[in-house]
Amino acid sequence: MRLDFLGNLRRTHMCGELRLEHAGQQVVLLGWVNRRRDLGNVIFIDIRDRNGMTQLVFDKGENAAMHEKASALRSEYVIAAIGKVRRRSADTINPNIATGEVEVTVDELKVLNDSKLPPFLPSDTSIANEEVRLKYRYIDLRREQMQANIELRHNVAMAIRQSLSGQGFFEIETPFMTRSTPEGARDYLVPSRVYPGSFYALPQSPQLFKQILMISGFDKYFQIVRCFRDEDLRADRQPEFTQIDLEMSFPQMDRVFEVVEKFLEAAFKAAGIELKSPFLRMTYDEALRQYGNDKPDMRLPAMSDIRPAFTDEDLAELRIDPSMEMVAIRIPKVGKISDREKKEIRALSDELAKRNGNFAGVFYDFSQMEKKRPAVASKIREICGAEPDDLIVPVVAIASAEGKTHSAANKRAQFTVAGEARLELGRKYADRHNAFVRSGDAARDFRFLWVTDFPMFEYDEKDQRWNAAHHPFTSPHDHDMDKLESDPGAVRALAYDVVLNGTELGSGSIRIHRQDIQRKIFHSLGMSDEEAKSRFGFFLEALEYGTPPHGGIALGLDRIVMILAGADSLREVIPFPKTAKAVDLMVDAPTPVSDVQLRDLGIVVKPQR
RNA sequence: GGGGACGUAGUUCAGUUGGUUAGAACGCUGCCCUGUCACGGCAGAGGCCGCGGGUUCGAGUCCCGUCGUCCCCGCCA
Repeated sequence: MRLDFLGNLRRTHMCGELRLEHAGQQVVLLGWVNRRRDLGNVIFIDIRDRNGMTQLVFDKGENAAMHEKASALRSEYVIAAIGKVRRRSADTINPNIATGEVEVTVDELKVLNDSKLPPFLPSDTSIANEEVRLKYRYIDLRREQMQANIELRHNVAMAIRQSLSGQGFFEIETPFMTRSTPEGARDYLVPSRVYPGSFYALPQSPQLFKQILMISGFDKYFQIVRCFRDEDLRADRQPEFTQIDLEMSFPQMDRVFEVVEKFLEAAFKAAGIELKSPFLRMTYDEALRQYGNDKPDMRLPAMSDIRPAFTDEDLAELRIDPSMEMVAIRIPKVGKISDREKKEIRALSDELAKRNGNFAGVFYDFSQMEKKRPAVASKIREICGAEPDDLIVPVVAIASAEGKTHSAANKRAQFTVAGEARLELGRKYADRHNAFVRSGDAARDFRFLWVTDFPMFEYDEKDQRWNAAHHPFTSPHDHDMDKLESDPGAVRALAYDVVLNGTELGSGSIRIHRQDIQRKIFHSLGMSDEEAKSRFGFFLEALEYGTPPHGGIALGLDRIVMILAGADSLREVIPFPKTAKAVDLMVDAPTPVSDVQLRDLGIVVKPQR
């Protein structure tokens, strides 16, 4: 096949643009052959670009030469069609496409490029498996759905940029090659050639740089920025991902919330969704108590405290430990539960109890309770606001002979188990109860929530020490400062998460701006002055030079777009994502490198194979 | 690191209790067709059943290992 050059040919319209009003006009369309329908003496070609599709007509009776040329076209050839827009006769209108009222009769066809037959076609109705899609990502990205997702991503990012810029934020770049601060996630390391044995690290977040930008007097900073974490992947976790990172000087928490609500409103508006602000708020303790979870899905019913349903005699006879929490999970509209499912629910109880260590709670078989203790059962139904078809699972603790289950940690574990059970059961019965059904109203119901007052520290049982729950630059509550030494577990932080329908979208805090407090925190974390200095010396020093009170937040752009696109995986909204084993199937990375490269870097590697 | 699901034609899948020549749809190639739009009709090509080993007279099917993809737990301050 002879290929044509573009020459000085200029596109007049995109392929999805033509309407009735264009009838009679001479147009130039440039794009790909989406489908061809060869009827013998007439050939229809759908020409496609990112904007849509137009039907081209090649009629042998009208233009034999062009018809001949068109008969050689195949899927994904790149063509230029010069022709006239024609109104379709009433019986040939295609209401399924935007350009369905017109077609283009082609006077001149240029084949700008041919194409090997791809392993799958963008126009295929069934979607190829992900391994194939990722290897031939450039084909996959031609699919209408992927084009829409990437466009949505662009629109959302632009709306956020505009909103933040309008709110007085500067977009400022921070380095990708920076310093390793081993804590939290593993760093991706970049070896230095100039200093053999030394490494840069790719940032897990621009945390310290953005704080230093506040010290530098920039007042309000943001960046839509790539971050890197060398940890195992999930459907909603990629090793490189994009954050909307921002920091501001002199804010209270509420000011940060206002800024975020404003740009999220703009972002969702770009996707055609009106949000209600301000968002709901809930403290960490409340969230745990009501949902057993620090990122509750507000579309779901909260758990209920069912203690009032029991008399003391009930508790004694049922051997329920009254010092523990008593809550019930309600999953709406599940309907009848089979014996097998009851067994599965009990098994889930055991599994979750095991996962949460020493917790001694159980799921009570509610149907049995309804038989044996109808008064208690109906009281529980009442407390939960249960409808007849709802599944109720009471979570209580059975009094043990040793009576060992009363610690605060165990109570917390009990809420957690109940919360996890609620999620698992919700997933399990998703096709039956309506709250999780994607196609239902729930899929377009966006319930934002601010979770506040996170604990400052978490105790690490394994290492027998306190860790920063958020990060060590988070400011404790003013009035909890005196508990830093005496009762670290009770110290609340000025830290907050923004949560959407059970997904954590972002996390931030008011930071420590005083060097004396920062030192205290490092002490509480069991870090000596020397150690703090060697790891964060540059930052501690910066804090000493007139640091304004400041705070900020970072939100996952990929997750926001994923939710807006109604996708199940980040890979659907990231153009070139990695597999669950962190491999890029298209470029085949990572790869071994040459000995010469390694020698230059002063690295000796033992071959693995 | 652990658990689970999957791997058969270019693609999506079926393949019974282990039994003759491994099927379908879409795609592809050729022919026919002037109003299709997921065009239609006829004919055809296309398979290391992921890979390696084992059990068996006989393996796509059973067993072991291995590789890959996906999901979950751990991990992700």
